[in-house]
Amino acid sequence: MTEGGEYSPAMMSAEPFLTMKKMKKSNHNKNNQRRFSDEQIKSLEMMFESETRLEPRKKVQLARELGLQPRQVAIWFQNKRARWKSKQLETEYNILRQNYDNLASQFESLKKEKQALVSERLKEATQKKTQEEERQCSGDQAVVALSSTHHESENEENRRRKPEEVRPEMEMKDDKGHHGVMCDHHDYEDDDNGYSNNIKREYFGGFEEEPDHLMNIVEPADSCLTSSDDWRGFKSDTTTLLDQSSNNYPWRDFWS
DNA sequence: AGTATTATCTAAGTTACTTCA
DNA sequence: CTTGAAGTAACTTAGATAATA
Repeated sequence: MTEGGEYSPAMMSAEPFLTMKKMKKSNHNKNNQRRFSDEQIKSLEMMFESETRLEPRKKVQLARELGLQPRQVAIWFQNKRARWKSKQLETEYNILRQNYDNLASQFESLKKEKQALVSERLKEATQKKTQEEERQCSGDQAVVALSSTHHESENEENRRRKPEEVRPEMEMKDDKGHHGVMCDHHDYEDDDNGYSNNIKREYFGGFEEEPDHLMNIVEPADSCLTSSDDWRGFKSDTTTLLDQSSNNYPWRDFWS
C-alpha cells in the first residue's frame, strides 16, 4: 500500500465502521467511473504489447497521460498479465488436445490394421496345420506296420517343431536372440503378468483355447504394443489430460 | 561479512461491481 | 423485470529480491 496513496487517513476516519475491504472497494477512480475508457484501454493494450512489465518511470508517465493513478496502471498490468497467461494456457491446452486426438485416431487405425493381420495369420496357420494333419493321417495308414514307438517320437518331434515353421515370417531376432518387432528394447517374455493375456483374449475373441504356437505368432507384436513399460508413461500423461475434459475414449479400456 | 529490517514488486486468488444475453 | 454468467478494477496474501541499518 505504498503506491498510489489511495488509502488516506481521511478515508480511514471517515468510515470507521466499514470493513477495510468495503472501504477500499468504494474508492473508485477520480470520476467514479468503474471501467476505463476505450481510449485508455487502447493505450494500455498498446503498451502491454511492447512490454508486459512496466518500468516505474514508464508507469508514472503512462498514468499521467491517461489521467489515472500509477497504481491503477500497475493493477491493470497485473490483471492483464493474469488474463494473458490464462488465455495462453488455454491455447496451449487446445493444441495439445488436438495432437492427442490425432495420435489417438492413428492408434485406433493401427490397432485395427494389426488385428486384421493377426486374423489372417491365424487363418493361414490353421489351414496349414489341418493340411499337415490330414497328410499325416494318410501316411500313418501306409506305414502302420512300422514300429509304433519310432512313429510316436517322430510325430512328437514334428509337433514340437511346427510352431517354428510359421514363426520366422513374423519374428525378428536381435543379436541377443531377443524377439521384437519395432521395440528392440523390450523383452516380451517379461510381460507375462496376465496383462498381455487379456489383450490376447481380446484379439482372439472367438478362440476358446489358443494353440501355443499360434500365440507365439502374435506374441512379439503384442508385447510391443501392450507392454506396460512402453505405455505406462503415456497413459499417465494422457489420463491427466483427459481427466480435465472428457472420459469417453473407448480405447482407454485397452490399457486398463 | 553476516544478519535483520524495510520497501517494492509479482503471481495467484478473491471480492464487488457492471454488462449482457 | 429478473437472473446467472462473464468480464473487470481493485484488493489481499505470500514469496522473492534489493537496499539499508
